[in-house]
Amino acid sequence: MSQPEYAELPAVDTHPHGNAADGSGIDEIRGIPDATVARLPVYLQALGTFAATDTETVSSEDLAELAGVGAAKLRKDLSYLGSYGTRGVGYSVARLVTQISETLGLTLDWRVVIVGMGHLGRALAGYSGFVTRGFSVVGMFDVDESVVGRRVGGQTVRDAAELEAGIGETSAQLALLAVPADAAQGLADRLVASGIHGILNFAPCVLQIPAHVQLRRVDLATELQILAFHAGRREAADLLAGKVSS
Amino acid sequence: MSQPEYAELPAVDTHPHGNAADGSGIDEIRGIPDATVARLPVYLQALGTFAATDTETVSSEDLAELAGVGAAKLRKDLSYLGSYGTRGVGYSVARLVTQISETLGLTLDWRVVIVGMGHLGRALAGYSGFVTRGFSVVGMFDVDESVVGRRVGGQTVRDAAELEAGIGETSAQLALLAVPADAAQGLADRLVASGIHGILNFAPCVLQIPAHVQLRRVDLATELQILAFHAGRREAADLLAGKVSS
DNA sequence: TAGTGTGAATTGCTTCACAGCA
DNA sequence: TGCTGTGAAGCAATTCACACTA
Repeated sequence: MSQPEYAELPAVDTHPHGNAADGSGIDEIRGIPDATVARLPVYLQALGTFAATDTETVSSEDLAELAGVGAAKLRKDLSYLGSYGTRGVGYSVARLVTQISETLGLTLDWRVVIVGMGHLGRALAGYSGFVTRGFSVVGMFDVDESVVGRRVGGQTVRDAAELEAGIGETSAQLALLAVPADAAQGLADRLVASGIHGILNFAPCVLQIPAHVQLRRVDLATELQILAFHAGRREAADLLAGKVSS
Repeated sequence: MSQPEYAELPAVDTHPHGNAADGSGIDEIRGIPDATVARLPVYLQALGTFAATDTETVSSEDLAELAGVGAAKLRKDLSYLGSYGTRGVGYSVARLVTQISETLGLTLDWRVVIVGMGHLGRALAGYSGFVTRGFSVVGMFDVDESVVGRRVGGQTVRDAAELEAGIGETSAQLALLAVPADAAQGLADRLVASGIHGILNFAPCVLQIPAHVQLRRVDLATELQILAFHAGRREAADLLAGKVSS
């Protein structure tokens, strides 16, 4: 399949050596269920809305509504982080933000490199959600001569040949891999060899990576196919319910 | 199970009014578990690799390895589509591709519009994985004067004011929403009013959408946060195991 | 003999319902 | 009184193990 550049993301996920956390080892040091971890960022986002309107406390009911989950599920999720709600009142918005951020490790400074500066790579570079969450882009790489040397978002795109050097200099921990599928595995190997801790793979392929390196897939085609499946079911149901055309 | 049309899901995900299917109604018409549906696109991808090397049959073991899942899980997944493997031999690559494609509804022609032509929108427009999977981009929209009228991938970007008209003309069923968070809900409402069947939301916010419209979230910040969480756990474990610095 | 297909066991997630506290 | 926190119940998904067959 294709080559291009990019795509998307997940959610549900499964573990397919890509997303999802399987129950592999260390994740259980403190037992926060994977499904819960996957929802924490959403809660954080919803909390941002409340914070913006200077709301000081929220009930599980209200927060859950905004996050699109059930109230009971939200409470259970929060209870895993050692909850700090007040009975009869609700949760302190500020406190929850702190709590979730710390749990996710967002209070650390994460250094990220972007590999592949096509449209997707540039979209990622310009993504503002980064900075506000403790992620900073410390390097951008591409193989294309016409892209190397350009300034993007205040930084210069470097030649992919300097990848190892760049990661070494900056001690980057995470990498966003936004290159064509046929180049992905090779670059992933180099990232791993350079000591990267986690890779977010946007290329439409499955990477083989040692278990000690975290890997997540974000693939547009996959998401679109899943969406189409569900939309298709609906379409079929409509047909049946509406006019019974054979 | 015969023919295919669509199917289902349930469970793994979360529902965060975004991804994942909750057990809402129709999805259960034919019982393919959600978790399975989410993996089918990955199998399809892996099968492409085998097809490229003219391999005619694969064992669950080999296919599972390439897809990054366990062999038993793969076999169970395939059994939901009414499997066509041959004991002692394996699965026919060509047959499996057909089977999965039909189940996902990829043999239909899906018409897709892209709303928001920033870097991300353009990356999506250039994504080749589309065409090969039965998706065709039938419209591209933006509010920005400087972008409207430009040609991207053989088509002209239209003014977002013409969104309803564009969807009407083309009978588009799916939409890729790649706009800033503060514009997302408004556009989503218009998409729904125009009769769209499913929305893939790339904006970093949670949309409120009627249940009859399918919705999936693809959020970079969320993925990166989840990745950081797992990478962070590993980092902590390394510290403990390695040098016991306090 | 090699490898599928699947009941049964297991694990993990979600939902319920309510005790307990501010 | 209102809302959190959580055991327990209910489900869904994963894994196991093996009967079965090409």
